[in-house]
Amino acid sequence: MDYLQYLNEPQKEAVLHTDGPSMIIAGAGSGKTRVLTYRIAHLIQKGVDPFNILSLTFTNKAAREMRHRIEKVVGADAKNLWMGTFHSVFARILRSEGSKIGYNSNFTIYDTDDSKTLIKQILKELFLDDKIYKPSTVLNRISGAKNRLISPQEYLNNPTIQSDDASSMRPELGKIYQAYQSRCFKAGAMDFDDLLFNTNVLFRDHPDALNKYQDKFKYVMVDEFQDTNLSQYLITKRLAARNQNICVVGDDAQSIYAFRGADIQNILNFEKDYPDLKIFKLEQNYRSTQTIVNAANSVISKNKAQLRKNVWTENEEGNLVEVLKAGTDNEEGTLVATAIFEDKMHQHLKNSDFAILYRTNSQSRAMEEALRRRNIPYKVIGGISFYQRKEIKDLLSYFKYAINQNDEQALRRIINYPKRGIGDSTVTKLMGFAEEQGASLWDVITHANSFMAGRTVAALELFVEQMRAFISIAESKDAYEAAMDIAKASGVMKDLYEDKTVEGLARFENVQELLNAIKEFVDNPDSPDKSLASFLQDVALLTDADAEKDMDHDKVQMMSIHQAKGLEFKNVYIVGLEEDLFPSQMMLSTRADLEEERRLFYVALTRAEKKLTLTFAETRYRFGRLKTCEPSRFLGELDPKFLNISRKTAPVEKPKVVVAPKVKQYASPVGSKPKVNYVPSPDFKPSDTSLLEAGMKVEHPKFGFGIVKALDIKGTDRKAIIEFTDGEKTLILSFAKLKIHSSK
DNA sequence: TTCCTTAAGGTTTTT
DNA sequence: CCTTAAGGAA
Repeated sequence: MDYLQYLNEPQKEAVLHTDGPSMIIAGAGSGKTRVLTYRIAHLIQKGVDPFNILSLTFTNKAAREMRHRIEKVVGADAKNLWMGTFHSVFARILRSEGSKIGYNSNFTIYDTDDSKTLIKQILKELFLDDKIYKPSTVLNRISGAKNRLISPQEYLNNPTIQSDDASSMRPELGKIYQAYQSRCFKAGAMDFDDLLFNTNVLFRDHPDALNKYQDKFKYVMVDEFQDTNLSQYLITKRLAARNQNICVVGDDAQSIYAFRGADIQNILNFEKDYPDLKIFKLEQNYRSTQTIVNAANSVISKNKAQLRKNVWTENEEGNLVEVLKAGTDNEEGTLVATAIFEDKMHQHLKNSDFAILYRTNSQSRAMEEALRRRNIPYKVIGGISFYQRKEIKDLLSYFKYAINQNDEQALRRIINYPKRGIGDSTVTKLMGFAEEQGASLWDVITHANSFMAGRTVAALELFVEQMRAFISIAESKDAYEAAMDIAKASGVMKDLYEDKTVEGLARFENVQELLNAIKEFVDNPDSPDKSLASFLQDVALLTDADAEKDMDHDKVQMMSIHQAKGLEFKNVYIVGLEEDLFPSQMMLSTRADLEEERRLFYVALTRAEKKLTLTFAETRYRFGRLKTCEPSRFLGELDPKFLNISRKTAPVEKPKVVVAPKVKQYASPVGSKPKVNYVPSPDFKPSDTSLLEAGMKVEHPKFGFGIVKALDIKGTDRKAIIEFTDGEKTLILSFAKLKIHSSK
């Protein structure tokens, strides 16, 4: 048991306490993953069959990594562990047990987009205004109900809920929920929340199934317990009810998913539900410098709702936290890119030692541009995930429909893509007919000739014939061959290939990449079932973070703070620290919301090992309009003794011509102004312009060399009139980046 | 039915 | 600024 020597006292106790309920409160950077890993390894070495261990993690990637680490300690046995997210683990169980609650094993998983589209359709059918019933709001409400295990029936019968909806002027929400749920069921589809809801239903109504899994999972572990919702909590509680060997790990200070139904209450309830609970506290931080740990503590102490905990470290004191101010969001990018460039030189760091974290994904753009200008390789994680792209969803919809002909959303995507003369009005007609007849859409379109005539019928018959072919291909061939055949025969490949725009090219490449992924799946000896159906099973649950192929390639990592949870980097840049952005203006209404934002800030701060830099901009483009910004209140909540507030403004950008990746450079259009024949010096640095005088020779990064004609110091802004090679310009000196080359 | 133009509205965060 | 919805003409 040599691994025990790598653990401190509380860590060791947590690892050794294997039987009976336990809760590990793990502060940021306190070696939580290490404890979880060794705990599982320890169980296996004690003789527990890996087959009897279930470990629920927050991402599939985290599960994979942990499995590898366990493998290093216990060897190939680790293969048999059940590890994954709640969603992926219980989707797997529902695929084999779903028939008990009315689903077959090929059920479709609807992602958020599918759900919203379906809600839009329902709103139209119920003649409801989508301005009042915004699809995202409706989905949130439905999701919230499901996470609290409230069925449509219970929703409609609950007077509190009904009066809430009435007073928010949305009395029909229950009806929408009911319609939505019945449509999902008819389509043989579950949304994300259904995977958990239906698992609860399965375990509640089918004791035989519950028994089976209670027996199987003798040891249950839950990571990131602070981010579980009621539905997830009840699943784990049910599973562990017989053996009581349940271990949850979490940190209330890092709870950042309340918007998704996560409830810190679960931690408190846990103590009540398990009176003989053993609690372990991991408080020593091994990740960050003292300055970073203490700065983070100074912020989180502002929260009222929290468990007492004292995170400390024996690490070096480290540098102060840098705070940088930029004039604009673009300047902020330049500032960060320059700082990364310099850190890299001085501290001999790799690109992958750096992370840029932001509140909203849209902030990545300014950062990307600045890094590109500096030729710093970067990788943006998150945002629009690969599997959510239109072209990918379109092709996947062909696959899904070939597997499940009840999948209404898939059918609607593909029935007229590529264009085949089956327009909206036809689809509406078909839907109405299906409704009237109580038949499925597939039934209706396969018998189109019995109630329609003309060109449309011919188009429908052609479509049906093709789909029948796809259905049999999907059954007989392996996933890759089937995918290839369908992609070609459907006309999707051709349609994308003919689009020669830059975006069209990218779309075509994405489809190629999807096909490559399917090829990999087929070639992987670990996938026992090589059918298309098997490939599709958990594709909806994959995220970009899971598919991280080039995580180890040397690139600066950029992601939202939510995505950064659980990760660590030597140098961290948190950008956009402005009121209304971080904290988000959406989160200012209640104290609880603001505290969640503060925890989010805490999570961001504690990602850093060595150096932490915070930046904000005075103005920022939002909706295409320039908006002025206030520095975030969170900056003021950091104890100033840990800060180094620099008055540095952004250095001048070199207007170097950089070829953006994958974007072709086109010749300038005929008739455009000839560019100034000027190449900026590589070491361009703006001079102090307070000494500027008429007659001086200056250099400007854009306009090139010029002679100062006159100075205008009358107004509040000092201006200079300068003669450049392509004409005279009046520049405001507080903005202009000028390098003085000669005094006269 | 399709395609083109114009208008409006939208940014949290994720399984 | 961006994307998506809607309206109108061929």
